Amino acid sequence: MARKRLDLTYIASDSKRNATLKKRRNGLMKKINELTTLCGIEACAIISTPDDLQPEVWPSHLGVQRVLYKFCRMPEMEKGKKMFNQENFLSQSIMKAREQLRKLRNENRKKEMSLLLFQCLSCENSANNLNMTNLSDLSWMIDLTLKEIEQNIIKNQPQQDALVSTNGGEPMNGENAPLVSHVQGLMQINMDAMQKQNLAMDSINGGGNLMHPTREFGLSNGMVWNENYLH
Amino acid sequence: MARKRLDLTYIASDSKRNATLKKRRNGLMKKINELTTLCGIEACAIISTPDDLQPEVWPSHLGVQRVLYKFCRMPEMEKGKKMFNQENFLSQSIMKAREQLRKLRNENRKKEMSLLLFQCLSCENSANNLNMTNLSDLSWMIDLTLKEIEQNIIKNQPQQDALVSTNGGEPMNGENAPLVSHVQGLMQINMDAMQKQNLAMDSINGGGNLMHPTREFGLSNGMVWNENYLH
DNA sequence: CCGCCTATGGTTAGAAT
DNA sequence: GATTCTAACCATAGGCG
Repeated sequence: MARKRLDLTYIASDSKRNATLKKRRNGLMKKINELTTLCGIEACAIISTPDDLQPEVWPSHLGVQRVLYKFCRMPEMEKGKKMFNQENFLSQSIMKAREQLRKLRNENRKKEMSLLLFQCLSCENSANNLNMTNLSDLSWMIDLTLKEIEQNIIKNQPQQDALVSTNGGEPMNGENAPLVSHVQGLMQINMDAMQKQNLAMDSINGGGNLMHPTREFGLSNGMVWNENYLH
Repeated sequence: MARKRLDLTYIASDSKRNATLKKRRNGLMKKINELTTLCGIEACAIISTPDDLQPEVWPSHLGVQRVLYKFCRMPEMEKGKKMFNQENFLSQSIMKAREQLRKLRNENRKKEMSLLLFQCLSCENSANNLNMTNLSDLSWMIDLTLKEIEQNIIKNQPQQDALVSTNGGEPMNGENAPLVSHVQGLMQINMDAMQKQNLAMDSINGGGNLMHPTREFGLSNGMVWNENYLH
């Protein structure tokens, strides 16, 4: 977990794997101790090492018997009801990651459309070569932007006219230039968002490839998507 | 674990405790998943929440049965042999902390003696009011310092005389002034070391007060110790 | 192999919404 | 209460002795 992003795969080297096992086992025990102390609950962990002699590990010896006892009479009455097992944990993680991915794509799409919009406005691009999806999103973006600008103007000039004057000779001061700052904000593509998107996709595609690994999520990072993420 | 050093005690507030439980339980599951993946071992954890419905948690469902099976036939053959349970974990932690504490006290004692030495040398203090322990350590410190200085001089002036000249008019250059830098180093009391010492003492005295809580370790942070830590 | 160190990534308490 | 954000703390991989 240091000097590099951890890649969640089996460590081939024996010595490294054992070192990691030892460190992480200690870390885990510490965490369990903290959890039981902080939250006043019972918990146990069993870690089965292949070259044992310290074959199992737990936070407590008698404690585990209680926990195990409670656990063993569980399946009959709750029978996989809301059991928070690995499967549930993983699908929950995946759902979260998907949701985050959707949001980030949406965000990126907005940025792209803003960029496109201002390219068009500054005559660097004509709208001729845009397909229907892009045109539709562009139109949506324009509406959204206009609405935001209006709201900003109303909020920042409550004492003056609520209508937009077409700059009738009066010089703008810093407070009364919401348009400028808005445009400045929109003009930046959010690289951060793109990185986050990649992370989210990693955490879906990587981590053991437990679900449909590539077909569904392996989209390119290019700027054109096949669907309309905005609506 | 944020914005404050964690104090390892039961969280009184219900909402906070539950929030912490949820977050940490997730963190724990993640860690166990990582451990099993990275090290290719089997492990399970069971966390028993009071207001259950998600009464237990594990990394896997069938996996636990295997681990439990292996565990259940263990006591007879290994019978608490090298079982790495909570008790062993804690006493190991305590031993580590003690060892660290000893080292840090030692280090601090050195610094103190250095300071004292140079106070004496600069006539800010006379050796009259020192007890036997301090005098003994001071003497030891002087020997040590002289030895280090000699070694530094020999190392840094291999081409010149190996003996210490008493500054016969030749101005020292930066390279040939080991004495100066040595003295500068010694003159600083290492506040960092004192803080670390406090941390180590916390980790022994706190954390549930499982061992002799105060009598043995609860020394003051003052500059005089009852025993001779140097030898 | 074992322990120490440190840069860095990961975790999370508290706050904001 | 749930979700998100973020500063700060913690865990740990890799390097060194």
